Amino acid sequence: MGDSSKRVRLDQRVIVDGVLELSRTEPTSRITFKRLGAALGVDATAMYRHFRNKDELTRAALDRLIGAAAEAGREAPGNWRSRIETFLFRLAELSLEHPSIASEGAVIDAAGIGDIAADELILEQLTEAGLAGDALIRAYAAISGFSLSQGAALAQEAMTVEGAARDGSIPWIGSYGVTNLAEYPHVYAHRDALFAISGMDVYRAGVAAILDATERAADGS
Amino acid sequence: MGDSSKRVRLDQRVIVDGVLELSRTEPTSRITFKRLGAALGVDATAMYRHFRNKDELTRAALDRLIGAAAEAGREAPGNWRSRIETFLFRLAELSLEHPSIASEGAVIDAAGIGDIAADELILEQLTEAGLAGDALIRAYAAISGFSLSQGAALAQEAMTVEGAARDGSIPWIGSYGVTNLAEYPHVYAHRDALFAISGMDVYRAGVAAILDATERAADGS
DNA sequence: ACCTGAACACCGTTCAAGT
DNA sequence: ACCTGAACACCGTTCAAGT
Repeated sequence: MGDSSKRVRLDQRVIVDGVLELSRTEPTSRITFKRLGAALGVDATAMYRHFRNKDELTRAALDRLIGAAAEAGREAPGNWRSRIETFLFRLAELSLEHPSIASEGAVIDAAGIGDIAADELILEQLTEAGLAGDALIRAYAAISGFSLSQGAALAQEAMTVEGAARDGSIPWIGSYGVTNLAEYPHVYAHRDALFAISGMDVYRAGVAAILDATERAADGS
Repeated sequence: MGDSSKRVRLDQRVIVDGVLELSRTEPTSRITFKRLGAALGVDATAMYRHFRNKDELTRAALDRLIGAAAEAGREAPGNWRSRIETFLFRLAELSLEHPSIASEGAVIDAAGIGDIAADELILEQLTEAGLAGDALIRAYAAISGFSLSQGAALAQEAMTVEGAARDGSIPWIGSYGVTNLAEYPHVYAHRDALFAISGMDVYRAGVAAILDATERAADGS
């Protein structure tokens, strides 16, 4: 009473909004109930009335990101490939925007409606590409696995590195330490090119490889 | 004095041995300094004389796994593709054998000699495949990114799920909850095939996609 | 019905003290 | 030189108490 705190009536949506806001404004610090509670003007333990535990809360937040990326993919112009590309790159953007959430991505298997929407998008677009049966399921698996794990990897980098570049421009290989590279001639020969690789370059290379393979499978079917 | 504890003289190698042993025998519990100290017959804080912090210790342990997988790849018979395949699948096996270490994989950028050995193997085999220049670097990026992030994802599953299947046979999609799938016709149509996908299926699909794309790039060069 | 706040069982990490 | 153990600042989570 009296103070104009940010206290609002809590529900799952408001809490997930808060988590996403927190992960955006404080990208390098872990999400804790204490910080989340402070941001929402509520006690740290108030969340337990709405989520069973922190894992469920993290799942719900991640599900929102995946759902948003799926929506962007669905609305993208062009053919099936450009729609799946848009989904994957929007997910990368959102992962870099909310690193402390997205970095937990590898943990989670599909559960919420965002995940289902993403699965629907991928299956729909692959069907449009002409895939069916086992080949469709394999292509789905490759793309789905990529999106969860590689988005998480990108986010982990953004969270770990100080100064947190939000564009994925963090070097993939920081250094090879003091190791004498004489025993590793190929690494030595390409060391400049290797140091120039960014996390987003790795992501891009993965997307291109998986969609090239998918396109080839579709053409051959 | 007097008790036959497992106390040994500590050094980095002994500690990493202990971490790997612990992550193998207790796959579902997190690595803590207390548990590690108990296993080594030493106080929980004794590790700080040998590693700056827990992150460095985790890095060193993961580096060992990657190095072992690289060695397996190097010794594999066949052509460049089967050697890279062996590396990736051996890494998957080791990730499932040491889930609590491998699940941290996405965090880490190359630093130790295991990482360098893996980079050397990949570059060497891709060169043998006929790749050079930008195409070589792109193929390296796709494979390297895959190995770190997807191995971590596989391990996360194995750690989370009770009864911890060590063969990657955990379902990729646990369930779609209570959601009405009527709005998601493609998901609904393929629901049985989707539920049948295991974590290792996803890994296999990713390996096949990336190496298919690499082979195609090599043939076209 | 919903939120608070004390309490509990952990964590990683630091540092003075032991040997 | 290396390890111990107390101490600190956190965590997630539970639960009785408030309103």
